[in-house]
Amino acid sequence: MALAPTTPGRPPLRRRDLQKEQTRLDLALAAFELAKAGGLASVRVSQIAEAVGVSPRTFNNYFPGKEAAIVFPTTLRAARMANDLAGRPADEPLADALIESVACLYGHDGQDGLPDGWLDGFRALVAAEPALHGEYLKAMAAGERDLADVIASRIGAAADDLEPLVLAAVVVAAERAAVLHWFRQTTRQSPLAAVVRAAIGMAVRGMPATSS
Amino acid sequence: MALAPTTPGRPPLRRRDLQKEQTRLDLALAAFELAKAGGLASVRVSQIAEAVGVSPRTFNNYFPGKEAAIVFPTTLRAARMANDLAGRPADEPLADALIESVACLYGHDGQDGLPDGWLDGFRALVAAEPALHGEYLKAMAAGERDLADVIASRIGAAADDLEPLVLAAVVVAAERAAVLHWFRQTTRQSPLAAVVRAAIGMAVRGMPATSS
DNA sequence: CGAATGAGTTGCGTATTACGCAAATTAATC
DNA sequence: GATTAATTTGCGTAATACGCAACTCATTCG
Repeated sequence: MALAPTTPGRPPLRRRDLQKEQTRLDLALAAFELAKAGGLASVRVSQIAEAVGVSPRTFNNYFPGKEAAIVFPTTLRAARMANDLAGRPADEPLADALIESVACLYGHDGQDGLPDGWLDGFRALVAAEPALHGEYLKAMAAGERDLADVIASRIGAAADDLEPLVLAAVVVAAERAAVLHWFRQTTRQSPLAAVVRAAIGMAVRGMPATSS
Repeated sequence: MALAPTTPGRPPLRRRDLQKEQTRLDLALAAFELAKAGGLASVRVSQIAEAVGVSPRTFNNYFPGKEAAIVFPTTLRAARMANDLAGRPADEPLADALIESVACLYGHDGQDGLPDGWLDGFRALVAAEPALHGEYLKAMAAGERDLADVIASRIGAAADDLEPLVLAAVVVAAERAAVLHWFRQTTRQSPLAAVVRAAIGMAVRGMPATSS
């Protein structure tokens, strides 16, 4: 069998690495579940390792700490979003493409190896545990880099030009703000995907407050 | 004597707290200098404490770790920026106010207790030490919250409305992107302040790539 | 098919850290 | 100048991250 639908060169798709990525995800989800249950402070790395059936030492081969593990799926989502953008028709207006690429992360779930409703629990956990904020932002920033590359190639700019960097950062920032807003609201009026769309639209097209 | 030019309620200005803030800044700068010299990994908290003349235990009363200490001045800058924005004339267009508030952080230095050229060394250190990324982003995000409050009150919105959140996040993101771009460039063509202005302008007013 | 190769896992040892707790020291108030 | 409150400090503990070397297993080659 040959290579799967992902881009051939970058993601290692040999059988060995597949298993590796599976273990990594298992560890991440186990860490998440444990933290969701007893609070982050109560989680021991030995527990996580045991839950997956590996040695504690192995856990630290995959992640430098529990926080990084919990936050790992965010990386996957970001990568998926960048991939999605790269796969969109080149003649689609960039603003639309960005909005859709991000919004489709917040539609139906279960597209990655993540369990249904993962995002809700995850976001609640991050909100509740300040120790996760840093790692979360780090994961988002990592996605930002990939996104900037895709944007750069799409608008025909160098990867370290100012504009793609700003645009990528702005999109991710808007996404983050939308999620924050959504989870702060007690009465959820509009679906999350809609709020995300609105936020990215504001960010990318300009918002009322600054178009005086 | 009464209260100083800062807003009366929020910053504690009793003599005791002044000393405390001074110690905090001393620790932060000491940590930074040590890291700049021997690399982050070589820094022991005992060294930092000793450099300032307090016990190691006291260091951990101020900061949870060396990374947090090193990044602390970023918090000060962010606060200063939010204050500056709050002090601007209410009839100034918001976009202009934002650009200026941020840009004046990158003009002449030495406005806070920070040594001259601090930003250069700091940014280089953050770029070189991945262990600082998380804390750095966390500090920026903290500033984001304050900024959102100021923006909200300025445009007459609730503090948790979507628009001020997005706007604040976008501004900070653009700032960060500008700094990143600047330090990636080998040949610094335009001054950093100008790049920052351009980035925030893009973010707030809309950029060429998305106005198709 | 069986042996060589190499990636991945594991156990151990260690340097370091973060923080709870209670005593001592210092500053602020009356 | 004495009381009162806030900070600093030392100690003890639980936990972590990672280097290193031995071991295990899958993959590949003869």
